[in-house]
Formats: sequence, C-alpha cells, structure tokens
Amino acid sequence: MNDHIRRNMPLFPISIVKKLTELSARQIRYYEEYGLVFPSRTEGNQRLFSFNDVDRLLEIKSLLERGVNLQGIREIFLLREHNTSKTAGPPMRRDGDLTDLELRRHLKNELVYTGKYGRTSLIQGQLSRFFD
DNA sequence: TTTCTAACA
DNA sequence: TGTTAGGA
Repeated sequence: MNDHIRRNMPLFPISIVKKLTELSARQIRYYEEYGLVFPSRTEGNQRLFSFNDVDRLLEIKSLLERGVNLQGIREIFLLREHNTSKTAGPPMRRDGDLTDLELRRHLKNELVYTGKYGRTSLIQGQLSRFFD
C-alpha cells in the first residue's frame, strides 16, 4: 500500500475535520460545493474525508488568510494538477511549496489580467502589495 | 447524537 | 458565513 492510496483513504467525518482545520462545517461543505475538495460518502450519505482532503482544506484556509479568494484558490489548485500529474518521478512537491515562486507569478498575472479587463480581482486587499 | 440539504428575521 | 428547520 503506497502513500497515494494511504493519503486518499476516506477516514474522518466532518466533526474530526472541523477540529483538525478549525473551519466551520458550513465552510467545509461550502468548499466542497465549490469544488475545492471532494470527500467520499458513506452509505448514509455522510462525508468521509481523506488525509489529502484535510490537507487541502488547511491550504485553503491558509490561502484565504493570505487574501486569496475561492476563485483564486480554485485556479491555483487547477494549475497544480496540471503540473503535478506529469511529475510522476521523485521530485514530487507537496504542500504549499509550489506556491511561493509559481504562485507569485500566477497571482501577478491575475493582477495584470484583471487590471486589463476590469474584472473582479482574484486578489483581495493587501496581497497586491507583494507584487509592486 | 451526528450529519445532511436547503434556505434566510 | 451563521443559523435553523426537518429528515435520515
């Protein structure tokens, strides 16, 4: 049994995830509805989160605190999936280490993009200061 | 008792 | 996001 299956094994109910992440059940369910996490379900339709799900939720929480909104987080996750799946080799980066360098480039582009087309910015408040 | 969905004084 | 109703 490798790490992958281990990290994705459905283990804890929302009550445990609440404690682990310090997020409200409302938030956890909302983030799922938004497509940021996809916990499996029990026969009784109750959510069962994997270690990976908890990890993602912690990252979501962290990014939200840094001023990134849900749409931004969604894109960050999409970007990671696009270049994490190709890395089947040894240097598989975990956690939020993708972030620093690539996240900065991405966020900066978002600022430029939103500035050009006047759409709702993906970045809120002070975060934009990191890119002057 | 815990969790689920849906909806909003 | 919080909170609550009503059911499983």
